[in-house]
Amino acid sequence: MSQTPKHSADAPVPTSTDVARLAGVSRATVSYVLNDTSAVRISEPTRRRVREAAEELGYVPHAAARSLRAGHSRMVLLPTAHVPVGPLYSRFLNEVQWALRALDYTVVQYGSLGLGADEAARAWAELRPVAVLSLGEIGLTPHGVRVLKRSGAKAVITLGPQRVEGAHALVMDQRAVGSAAAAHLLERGRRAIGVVVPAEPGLDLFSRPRLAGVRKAVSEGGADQPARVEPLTMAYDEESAARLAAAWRGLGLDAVYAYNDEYAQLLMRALQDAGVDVPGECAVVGADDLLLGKLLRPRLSTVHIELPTGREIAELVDRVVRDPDGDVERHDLMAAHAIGRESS
Amino acid sequence: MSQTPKHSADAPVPTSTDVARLAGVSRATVSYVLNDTSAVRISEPTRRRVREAAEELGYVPHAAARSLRAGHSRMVLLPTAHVPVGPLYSRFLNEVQWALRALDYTVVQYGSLGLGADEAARAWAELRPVAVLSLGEIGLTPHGVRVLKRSGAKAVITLGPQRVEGAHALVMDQRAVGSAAAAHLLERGRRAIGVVVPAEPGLDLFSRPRLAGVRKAVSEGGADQPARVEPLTMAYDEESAARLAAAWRGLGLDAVYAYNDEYAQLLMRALQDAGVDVPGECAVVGADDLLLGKLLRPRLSTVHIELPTGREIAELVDRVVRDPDGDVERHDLMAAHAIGRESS
DNA sequence: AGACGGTGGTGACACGTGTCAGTTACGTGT
DNA sequence: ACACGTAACTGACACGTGTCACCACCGTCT
Repeated sequence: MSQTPKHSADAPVPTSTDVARLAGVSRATVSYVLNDTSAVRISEPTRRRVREAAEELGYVPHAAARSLRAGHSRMVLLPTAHVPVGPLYSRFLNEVQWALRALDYTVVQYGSLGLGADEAARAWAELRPVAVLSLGEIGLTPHGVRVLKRSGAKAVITLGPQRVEGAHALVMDQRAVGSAAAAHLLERGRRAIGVVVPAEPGLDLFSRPRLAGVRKAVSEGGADQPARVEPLTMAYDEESAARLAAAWRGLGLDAVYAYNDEYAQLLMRALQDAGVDVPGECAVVGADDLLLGKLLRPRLSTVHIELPTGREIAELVDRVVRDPDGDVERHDLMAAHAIGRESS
Repeated sequence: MSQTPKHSADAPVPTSTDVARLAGVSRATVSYVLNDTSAVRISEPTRRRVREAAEELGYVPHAAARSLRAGHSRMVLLPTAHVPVGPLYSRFLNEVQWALRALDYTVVQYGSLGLGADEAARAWAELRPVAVLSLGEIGLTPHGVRVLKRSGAKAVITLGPQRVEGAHALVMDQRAVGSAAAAHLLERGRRAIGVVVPAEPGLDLFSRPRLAGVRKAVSEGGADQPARVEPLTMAYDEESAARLAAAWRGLGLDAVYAYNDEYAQLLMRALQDAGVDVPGECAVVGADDLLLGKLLRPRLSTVHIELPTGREIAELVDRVVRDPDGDVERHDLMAAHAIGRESS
C-alpha cells in the first residue's frame, strides 16, 4: 500500500475484465454483481469474491463507457455564466445543484467562456447531457436549442429574463423588480426618479428590463402627479460613483433606484460623501435584499425577490426529462415586493 | 427546418455512420475529414461532401465515445465547494477556468454535495479526468488521491491551507494572513487582540490557521510588551454580532481581527451600534481587501492577499499533466500584507 | 429412465469513435 | 510488359461497459 507510490503512471487502469480475471468469473458476472442487478441470481460466495477483487484492484467504472453503452446519461449541464454573479444568484445555484443530486442526477457546470452562443451549444451537445439548465444570461439561441435536442437532450430549460424558442422557459420577469421599486418611491411621494444602470456588459440583460419596469410603474402611476424617470450609467467602482454623486445636484432628482444593493451601497456612500442627505434630499432603494443593506446607515430600502426553490427547479427538470414531449411550458415567476427601511 | 418541431424526441441522434452514408464514403473518411487529420490525404471534393453531410444532419461528435477510444480526455475536474464562497474566491475560480480553457482543456465543475470524501473521489474518478484541481477546502484524502491517480488522472493538485499526501500541493498558508493582521495591530500599539472565528462549519479550515498566525505573530512580537490573544466565536448574522458587541466592554480588548472583511463589517457595525468607538476604543481589521471595506466609515483596515494568477495555476496543471512523474511539488505561496486605513 | 424446472453462470453483441494496415486505381519508369 | 510508387480511400479492430439469450448442472417428479 505504501510501496511504489511513484510510478503508478504507467500502470494500466483496471477494468471490469481485470476484476473478472482475478475473481475467476466472467465479465458479465462482474457487471451483475457490481450493479446489483436484481433480475439475475448470483450466489453469495461469488458476489463476495467479485467485490473483494474489485476492492483489491481499486476498480472504478468508466462513466463514459457506461453511458455510451446505455445510450443515455443522467447528466444535467449547468452552463456557468461569465458575468460576475451576485451572492443571491450563487446561493440559488447551490440549492439547485443539491436538489438535482438528490434526484440522482449528475450535475456538471460547464463554462462556455470565450465561445459564441452556437459554438457553446455545440460544445455542450458533445457531452450528451440529458438536460441543460441555463441560468441567468441566455447565451442560447433557437438554433442552439435545436442542436442540443438533436443530440439527445430531453430537456432544455432556460431561467432568465426572456424566453428562447423551443426551450422550456422559466421567465423571471425582471421588470417586476423595477416596478416594485418605483411604486415604493412614488408612494413615498418622490417624483423624480434616477435609475442606475450598470456599465458592466452582461448585466444589461437584467438592468434593461428593470429600467423598463420602473417606466411602466411610473406611467401607470396615475396622471394626478406625473413623475420623471432618468437613467444613469454607473460602473461598480468608487470613481464612477463619485463622479455621479458630484453631478447629483444638477440632475434635479429626489430619488434613485440603484439596480441592486451593491450598487446602491456604492452610490449611497458617494452621495453622503458629497454632502447629499439620504433620505432627506434623495431616497435610495436597492434590490436583492442582501444582508449588507441592513448594516448601512441609514438602513437600505430594497426589493426582495422571491425566487423558486432549488427543489422546484429540480422537479421541473425531472418532469421534463421523463416526458419530453409535454407542452413547452412557460412559467412566469418572480414575485417582488419592496422593503422600506430608512433610506427612502 | 420549421417543421416537426415537436416529436424530435424519437429521432435517433445522428452518428458518423449516418454522415458517411449520406456523403457516400466510409466512416473512416468522415473521421479524417472532420478531425482534419493531416497524415491522410483526402481530396477536396470529398471533404466538401462530408462537411455538407455533417452540416445537414446536424452531426455532433460524441465526447464520451471519443475519449473512450482515445484512452484519455482533456477534462480538468474542478470540485465545487459546498461552503459559501466569498467574492475573492469566485473571481479567482473564474480566472482559472479561463486560463485552462485557453490551454484547450475542458473544465468541468462537479459538486460532491452530500458525499463523503472518499465517495466523492470515487465519483470524480468515474469521469476519468486528466487532472483534478481541488480549490479551497480539501475534501480529499490520501486514499482519494490514490483512487484518482489509479483511474488515470495525471495531475491531482490541491490549493488550500494544507497539503495532502500524494498530491501536488499549492499551499496557501493562511497563517500569513493572521500574522500580518496581528503585526499591524501590534505596531499600532494594541495589546489585547480579539480574533473572530466564524461559527460556520467548513470555514474552520481557513479560520484556524489564521488564528494560529495571530498567535505566532504575538509570541514573536518581542517580550518587551507582551500581548494577549482572545478567540471569539461569531456567526454571520446580525444577532450573533449584536450579542458579541453587547459583551464587548467586559472582554477588555483594544483590537479585533475579524477573519475577513465581511465579518469585520458586521462586527464593526454592531460595535458602533453598541456605542463602542472605532478605532478609539477598539481597532478593527479584516482581510481579503474587498471593495466594501473602503465604503465603510471609518474605512476598514484589511489584509490584502496576493493570490497566484489563473494563468499560473493553469500552466502548473499543464506542466504536471505533461510530466506526471515529476517531483511532487510543494509551493508555498500567499503573500499577505496589511493595509492600514481608518479603523485601526 | 426420461422430462422438467430452477440455480448459477457465460458468450457475444452493441454503443460511437479513432486509426493502422490494406487495397484499389492509375500514372510512370525501364 | 511489368514492377513500382503514390493518391485516395476503406475494412476491421479496439476502447469499457450492460444485457439478452443461451447453457451446464443438478435434484425432483411421473
